[in-house]
Amino acid sequence: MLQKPKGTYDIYGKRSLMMNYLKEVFSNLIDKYNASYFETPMFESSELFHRGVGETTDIVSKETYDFKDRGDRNMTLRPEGTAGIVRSFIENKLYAESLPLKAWYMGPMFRYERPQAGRYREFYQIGFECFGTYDPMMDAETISIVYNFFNLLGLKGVKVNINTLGDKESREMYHKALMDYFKPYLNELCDDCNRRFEKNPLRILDCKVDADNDFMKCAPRMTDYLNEVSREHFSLVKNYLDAMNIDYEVNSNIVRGLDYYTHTVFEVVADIKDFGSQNVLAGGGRYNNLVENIGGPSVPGVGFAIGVERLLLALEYEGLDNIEFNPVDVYIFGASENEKEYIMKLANDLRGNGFKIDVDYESKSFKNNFKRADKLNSRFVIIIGEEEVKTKILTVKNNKTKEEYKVNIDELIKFLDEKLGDFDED
RNA sequence: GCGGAAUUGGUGAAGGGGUUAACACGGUGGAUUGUGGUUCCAUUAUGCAUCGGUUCGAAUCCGAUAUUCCGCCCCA
Repeated sequence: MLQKPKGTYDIYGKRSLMMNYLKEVFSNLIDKYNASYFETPMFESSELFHRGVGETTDIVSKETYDFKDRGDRNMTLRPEGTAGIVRSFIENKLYAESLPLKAWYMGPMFRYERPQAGRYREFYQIGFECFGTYDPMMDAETISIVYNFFNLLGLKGVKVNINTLGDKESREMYHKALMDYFKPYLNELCDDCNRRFEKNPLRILDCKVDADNDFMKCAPRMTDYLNEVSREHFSLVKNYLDAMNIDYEVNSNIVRGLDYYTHTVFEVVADIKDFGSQNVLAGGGRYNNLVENIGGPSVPGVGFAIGVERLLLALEYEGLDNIEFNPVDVYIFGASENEKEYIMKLANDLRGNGFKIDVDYESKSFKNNFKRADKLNSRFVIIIGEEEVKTKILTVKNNKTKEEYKVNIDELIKFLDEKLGDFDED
C-alpha cells in the first residue's frame, strides 16, 4: 500500500479541529499586539537559508530539502519561518513604512531529520517577528506573547528560560575566551564537543556527556564577557518581564542552533516527564544583523517560533484537547423518495440563513435516519412527508428533549433562531 | 547520521510453525414500511507492514526493505 513519506502526517478529524483552534486563539491574541498575518512561499532560493539561518548550522548543512526546479534553480523547502519573512520584509520594502512592524505566520516547515514523537519532517510552526526596534521592551513583549498564549490555552507548568548572547563584540570576546579555556582539555572532551570546539564552542556548555567534568563548572561565563550595552539590554529585558509578572529563569546554557541570534535568546518549555527534548515548545530571540545579512538595510528584529505538534502533545497530555465537532443544527429527512426536491430547497434556504444542515441523501429508514441524527449530534430533526409539503406545517423535533413542534414554514427561521439560543446557554 | 525496540481488521488487541485468526469497540443490514439512541440477530482480515527464503505446511522461523516509537545528535 502507498503510504505517506516518512516523518509526515495527515491532518483530519480531531487534529484538524485542534490546529484550527490554535490558529484562531493565536490570531485573536496576536491581533491585540497589532501584528499582521503573513504567508510566504514554502520554498525559497537555497541561498536565502544559507545566508539567513547560517551555512554552518546543522539545519542548513544537513537537514534541508533541496531540489533543482525545471529551470535549474536551486530551491529549498523552508526549514524555518524567519528567513522567508525577512526576505519579504526586504523585497516589499516594508522597512520604508512606519516601524516597528509586527508579523505573524502559521505554516509547515521541512527538515530532513530522524522522526520521533513531536518531531516530524514536515511540521507546523506558529511564529512572530518584529522589525525595527532595538528597545528591550520588544524582547520582553515577544516573550510575553508566547507566555500569554500558553496561559490562554490553559497549559500549566510552562517555564520561560532566557539568556543573552550579547552583541557581536561581546560574543566574539566570549567565543575566544571559551576556545582558550577548552583548548587544554580537548582530549578529555567527547567527540561531539571536539567538533563543537571549532564550529560553535558555546554548545560545549550544554553537552550532557561532559557535564560532570570539573573543568566544565569553571568554564568562563557569558555574563563576564558582556560589554556595557549588552549588559544593560539584558537587565532591562528582565525588568520588563518582572513588570509583567512573567516567570522566567536565566539559563546560561541556552545557546540556540541558529546563527542569527544576538542579545536575548529564550525557550519556553513544558514540564512533562518523558518528553525529553520535546519539552521545548517554543524558542526565539533577537537578531539585530539578520536583515542586513540577507541584503536589506540595518534593521533589528526579534521573534519566536512555536512547535505546533509539540504544543498539541502537551495539550493532550494535560487533557486540554477536549474539542468536538460543532453539532448540526438541523437534520432533515423525508418519509419517501418524493420529498427530495423539497428537502433540497429547504436545506439550501436554511444554510443560506446561517444554519448548519445535514440531510438524508439515500432515503433510508426512519430508524436509520434517527441514528444518523444522533451521531451527528443534531439539535433538531425535521421530517418531510406528503402532508408537510401540502400544508406547509413542518414537524420539528428537538432531538434532545424529544419535544415535537408544529411550525409553519414561514415561521421556521424565527423558530430555530429562538430555540437554538436555548442550546447555547447550556 | 549512529544505537535499540516494534509492526496482526476502521480501532484496541489475543495467538510464538498445523490448516474456520479469539475477544471487544466501531461500521453495515435486519427484528421495528411515520419515530431512533437500550436489547437481540446477522455481517464486517482467504488476511497478520512489504518482498524474498526455510518447511509437507509460516501471522508464527530467517533475511532484506519500509514505517512507527525510544535514546544520541540537533531542533520547534
